[in-house]
Amino acid sequence: MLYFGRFIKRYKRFFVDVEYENNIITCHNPNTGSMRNLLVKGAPVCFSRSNNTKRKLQYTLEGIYLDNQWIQTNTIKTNRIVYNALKKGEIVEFTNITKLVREYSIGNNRIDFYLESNSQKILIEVKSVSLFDREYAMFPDAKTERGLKHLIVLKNSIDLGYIPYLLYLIQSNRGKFRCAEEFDKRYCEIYKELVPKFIKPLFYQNVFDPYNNTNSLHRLDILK
DNA sequence: GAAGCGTCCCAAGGTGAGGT
DNA sequence: ACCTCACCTTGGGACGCTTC
Repeated sequence: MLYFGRFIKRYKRFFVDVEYENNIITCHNPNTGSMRNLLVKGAPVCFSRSNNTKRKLQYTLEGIYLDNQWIQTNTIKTNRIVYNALKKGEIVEFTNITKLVREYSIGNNRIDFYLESNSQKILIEVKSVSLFDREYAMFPDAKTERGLKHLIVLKNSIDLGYIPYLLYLIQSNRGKFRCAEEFDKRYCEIYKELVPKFIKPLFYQNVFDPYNNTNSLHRLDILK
């Protein structure tokens, strides 16, 4: 079950203040991104409540309502959604999965998923795409050293016998995608150099329904 | 002393690894 | 099975150093 309130502010990276029934409550915000364009004061938000007594914060921010759509902000959930979709065969690019590992270590780095499918060794790094304008879903939403490192690791994994994929989980209802040069020019240069020539991109839209607390993934055909 | 810049560290929670 | 610990993430504050 989710609760509904209004966004007030984000601070110290993990904290979000939310107005709920004339009170201000502090939620944990499991999102390491900048959340640029999402943090609009007064915007409707939804959050969950945990019974885990070890937690300092009882509540967790799950999504924000912007531009007539719910954007799922909980990136731990989004990785779990992809994991479940892989297990159920909903990511149509990967069938006959015989092995599936989360947080796969390769050298000193971690990639979200490693799987074996049709005798192929596949790496998948998931990126949650919450930035958008009138037309495009965009990534990244801030300068991302880690994202750049992931591109290099994925490219280098080819020499080790892996087939690398980038799965962009688009949180908005935009049907187009572009690399946001205005936020990280270097990342986009490397992106254009490696994708799709070396790293295969996949685009799936995540439709989040907080009233029933459900998700559904829809494959998007995006050439760019 | 003030201003600007760079570096370091901490915040919370999920996860895997390793120990018992 | 259960527990503990390390790791990972980014924003922002604290702090030290340099320059004016």
